[in-house]
Amino acid sequence: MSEQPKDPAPISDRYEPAAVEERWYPIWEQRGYFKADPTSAKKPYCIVIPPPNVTGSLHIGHGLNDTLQDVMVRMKRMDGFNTLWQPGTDHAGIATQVVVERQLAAEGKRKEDLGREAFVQRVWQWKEESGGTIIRQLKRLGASCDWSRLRFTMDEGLSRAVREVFVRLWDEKLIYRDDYIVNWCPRCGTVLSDLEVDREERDAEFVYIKYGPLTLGTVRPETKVGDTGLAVHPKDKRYKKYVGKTLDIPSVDGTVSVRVVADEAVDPKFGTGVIKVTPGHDPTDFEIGRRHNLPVRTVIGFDGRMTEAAGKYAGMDRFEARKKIVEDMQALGLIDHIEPYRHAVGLCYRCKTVVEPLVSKQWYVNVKPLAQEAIKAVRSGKIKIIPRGWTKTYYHWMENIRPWPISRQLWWGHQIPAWYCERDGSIHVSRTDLTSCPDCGGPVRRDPDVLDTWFSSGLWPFSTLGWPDDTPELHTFYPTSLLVTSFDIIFFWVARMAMFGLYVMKAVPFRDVYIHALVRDAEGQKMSKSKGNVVDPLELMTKYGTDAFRFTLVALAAQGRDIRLSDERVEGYRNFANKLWNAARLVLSNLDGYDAGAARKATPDLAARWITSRLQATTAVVRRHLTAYRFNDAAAAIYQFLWGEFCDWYLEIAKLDLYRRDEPARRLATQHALVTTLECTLRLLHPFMPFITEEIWQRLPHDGESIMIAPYPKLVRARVDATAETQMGVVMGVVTAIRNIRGEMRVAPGVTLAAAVKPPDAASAALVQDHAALIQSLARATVSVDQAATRPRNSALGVVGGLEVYVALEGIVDLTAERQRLEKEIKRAEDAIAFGRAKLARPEFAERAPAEIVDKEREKVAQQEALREKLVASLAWVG
RNA sequence: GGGCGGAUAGCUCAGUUGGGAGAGCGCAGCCCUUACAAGGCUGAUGUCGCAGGUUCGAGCCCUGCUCCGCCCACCA
Repeated sequence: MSEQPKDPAPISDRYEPAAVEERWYPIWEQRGYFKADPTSAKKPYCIVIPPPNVTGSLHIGHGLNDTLQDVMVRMKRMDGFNTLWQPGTDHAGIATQVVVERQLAAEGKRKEDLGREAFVQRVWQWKEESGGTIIRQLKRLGASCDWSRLRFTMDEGLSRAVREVFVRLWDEKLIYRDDYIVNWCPRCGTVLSDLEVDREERDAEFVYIKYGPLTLGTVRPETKVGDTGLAVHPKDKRYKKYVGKTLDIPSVDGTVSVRVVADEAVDPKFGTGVIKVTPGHDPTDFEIGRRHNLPVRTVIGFDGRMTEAAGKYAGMDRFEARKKIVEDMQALGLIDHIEPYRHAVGLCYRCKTVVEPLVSKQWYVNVKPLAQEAIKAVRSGKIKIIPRGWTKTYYHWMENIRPWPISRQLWWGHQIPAWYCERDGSIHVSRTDLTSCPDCGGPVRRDPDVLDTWFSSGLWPFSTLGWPDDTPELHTFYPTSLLVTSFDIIFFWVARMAMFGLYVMKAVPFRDVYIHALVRDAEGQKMSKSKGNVVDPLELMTKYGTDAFRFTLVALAAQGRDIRLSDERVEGYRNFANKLWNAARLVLSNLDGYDAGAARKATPDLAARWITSRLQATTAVVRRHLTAYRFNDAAAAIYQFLWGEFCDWYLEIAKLDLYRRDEPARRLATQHALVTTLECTLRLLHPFMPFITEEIWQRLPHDGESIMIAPYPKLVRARVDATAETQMGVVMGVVTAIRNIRGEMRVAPGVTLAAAVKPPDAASAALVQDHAALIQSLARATVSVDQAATRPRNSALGVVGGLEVYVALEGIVDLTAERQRLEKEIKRAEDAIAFGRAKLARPEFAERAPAEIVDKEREKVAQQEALREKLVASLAWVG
């Protein structure tokens, strides 16, 4: 504690966060505290940020996600680690493209009007305009990212990484093209992976159609014109005779021929046990079709309209066609009957358009072999998922993984590095752009599709560190230490990173994965723009301060449970910040004459030893919980210590010494305890509340230039003082007993009471005697101590452990209330005695329970009996 | 159809190896006591979802059930 406080400006009695937050962040950043050093010999600690959409803005989910990361990073940085919090943003292919398309629409234009190059240029322009928003907001949140290393999934280096991985996978035959049935969004005009399809229950009609001699049900009658077969279960006796036959069936467009096949996929118990097979427009049917060589007929096009193959329905919207075809069949008597039916339909996750299964040629990654490694990494513990429950979800998905369609029919993104020879159609995948066919020198055409945005974010943990170049960053920080993310992108992102990391780097991308919950509104509803219940984190930060906002999220971040966020919660923690502020004010305004050097030699009194010891306990608890990612428990421990112990007890006690000038040694010792405890508590709290802690810390005597780079508190065993805690417990107990009586007896606060304490032994007599002044001040009661004390007339009784406290009430209040109070306490004691005796009376308990438990029970009963005796005697006396 | 989570004070939720349940907010009473009324002191409130089981002992472990929520899944 070498530095003296800079002469403190007058401090407001309310903490005003805005100015403080604006002041410190730029200083931290300018001084380079956020910067990682890839050449440092210190132990590395690295987190890569889940890259937010580059054109997005901070929502409450980021608030939680990034606060938790910042807590860990700040803690580790203070703990002496070489920390890197790697920041960056994602190009978010479809999401961003849709936004710009909407902008164009407002101008009455479509992207086709601009052409690909101009459109992509326009998106880049939008990225330049809006790309800084979320970064500024992250800074506002206090995020201590190394901004000098900001990356973007489409910047030069990362694009190289994408291409390199693509080429490698292609060379190893893990990337391939296939004609397969895909999820197609007719509105976005692109293929979607299974993950990008949302399911929603909808009411529909289950239409039973007559197929010659057979009848079957469908919810998609419009696909009838694409039918190329019928299927039944192989063991279904009802239909055995039709299997293998080709039936000529009267239909809406004349007679059609369909073959009947037997396939396990058919559930004989559902509907009539017969299904129509439309390989072109249903995933199950596609598979059946492949198994039985049924042709694919595409009757719905990429625009969601019926194709020429749909005959007289050609050009019609698919849902119109559904209605029309039912009408037509009804007219022809082909409909048996119609039932109402509720089922799940697939919707595009971006625009909620009903997805159309279509056959088309797409690029795929065969992720199965990669998934095997990713499963092993978790099973072997190389990757630890916290909370544990998510591992099962992870395994389930990984074990049932299917080929990943990676091509998207968009313009914004990493264009697939594949070229087709115009002469022979041969495919050439290349690290560098091709202008001619490498085989024949003929002209080439580049594949127009781009990659799924998750392809590039899947490379994030190593691409941001410089891969494919061999960089010191990779050597120092890969594998990264921790990934903090939300459960909804476990498959999209975490799984892909695990697979790619292991494939490319031959090492896990991260050691711990902490998966946090969703932030909901006060009613527990998921926040959504359409519901209008979105809480803006910026507003909360402005209203209550960033520290309060951060602390709220951390305090509510219990594992495995969603967070319900409300203004009241944040307000509560704003009050906590204010409490800390005022505690600091008290300390700072009483530091005159403080000399750290001299103070170190002063002898701490009981209260000082107590608060010091409590701080050690708190430090240990906070560290333990942070290590286990039990953020809420860590926050609660600090909250409780700072408010419930430091402010409520120690500051009140300290005032007694601070306000009297006649004992400078005591005053100095107390000043020292205040300064050291507060200073250390601030460091403990800093990762949670970075701004206010820095502001106060700078005004306190401290070592170093910023709390951000000061050491994180460690448990110092020498400062743990069990005796002080026990003794202080007695003193506090006496104070509480007197206050108790005062409160319940409705004694006016101005009245000074007289309390006589009867201790059980000389040691406690001395203890109470030594702290009589303290008790007197905290409880507003004069204290006399006498082992042989007898109860004064008209007094109330309090019992603290073995001590009895008599509070004289003669002339203050009558004793009716005391009678009631005693009766209540007697009842309480008697209940406890009855319970304990019953327990002890059971032979099983006495014989089977551990001796220490039985002893404890006996002791408890004895204690309660003694208490009861005292209370009863007292009651008789009062009566 | 599978899987996961939740059900604890009026509300929101903690409760980590099983030993007679806690916090915050809210509520009631008293207090503007020179850090803080965004505060202090005191107080009240719980068949820990239901039914069984294991155990000397269960909010916690096991089984079944009810009600909520979520995720996965090609029953048309």
